[in-house]
Amino acid sequence: MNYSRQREAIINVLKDTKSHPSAAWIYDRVRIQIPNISLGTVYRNLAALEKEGMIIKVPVGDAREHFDGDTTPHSHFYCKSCEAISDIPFDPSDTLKQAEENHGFEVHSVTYTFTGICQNCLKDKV
Amino acid sequence: MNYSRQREAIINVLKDTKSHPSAAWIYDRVRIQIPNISLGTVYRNLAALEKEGMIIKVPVGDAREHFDGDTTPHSHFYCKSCEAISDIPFDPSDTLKQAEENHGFEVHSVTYTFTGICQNCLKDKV
DNA sequence: ATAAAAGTAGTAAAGATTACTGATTTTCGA
DNA sequence: TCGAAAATCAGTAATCTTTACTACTTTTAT
Repeated sequence: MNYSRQREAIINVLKDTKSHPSAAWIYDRVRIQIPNISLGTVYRNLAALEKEGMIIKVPVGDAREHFDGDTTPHSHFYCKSCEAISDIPFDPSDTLKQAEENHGFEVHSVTYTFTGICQNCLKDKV
Repeated sequence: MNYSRQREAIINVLKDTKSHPSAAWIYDRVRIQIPNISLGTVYRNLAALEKEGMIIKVPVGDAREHFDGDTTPHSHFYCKSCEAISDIPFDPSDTLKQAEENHGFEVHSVTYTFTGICQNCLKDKV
């Protein structure tokens, strides 16, 4: 992966926020530094960075992609009302009740999503 | 919530598949029974059903909403290659390695997403 | 220095979701 | 059973999000 000023700026914006932003939000921020950056460039780099494991996607089910520059193990809370995404400590044994008590949220559901390559696709790769 | 033939058909389509479909897929299926159903009706009812807890959303981070008629506790595996979503038994203590061994997937990541209402929004509700 | 490879801006197109309006259906009490 | 209020709908348009494409620029390694 060659260096690019644009990608550098995108990484920095992501590392500097805890808001788990969408591509559009990142675009707006990066434009402060690079006014003529293209939205397509933002999307292309986010995809590339995610592929390289330098950033992660945060699946919240709101029909939009959200990204996180923090790749250390942690979980997320998505507020249905204000749509904010907060970090919460990674704790696989957290039940709904525990999460509510620990963080003051009203937790309606927890979902565990595994991502990777399925058996069929692994087979086809040969 | 009043009864409607359209909502009934949507629920049935969802209960009859394990594919965790998008709204467009559900729309295509329901049209077999109700040819002039509107896509907006599908979206409206999916949102209403989710709000009532009769179906759940499956967050996989692909910028599309996926739905599941099975509300019993279980987890999901999302294949980056073919985009299929599979059920896997709900097991909060599953590590990447365990999931790979148990199901034959190549697991790249696991995410834990809590959904509900945050402290701020709870406060505003008063 | 220079040429191949990688990356970009700008624009267009496609895909997914929401909003709106007048008509239809459901519900429930008279 | 009837009729009116509330809920829901079909159809369409608009908006939001993401991807695709092309000619130009930057990076990299010789």
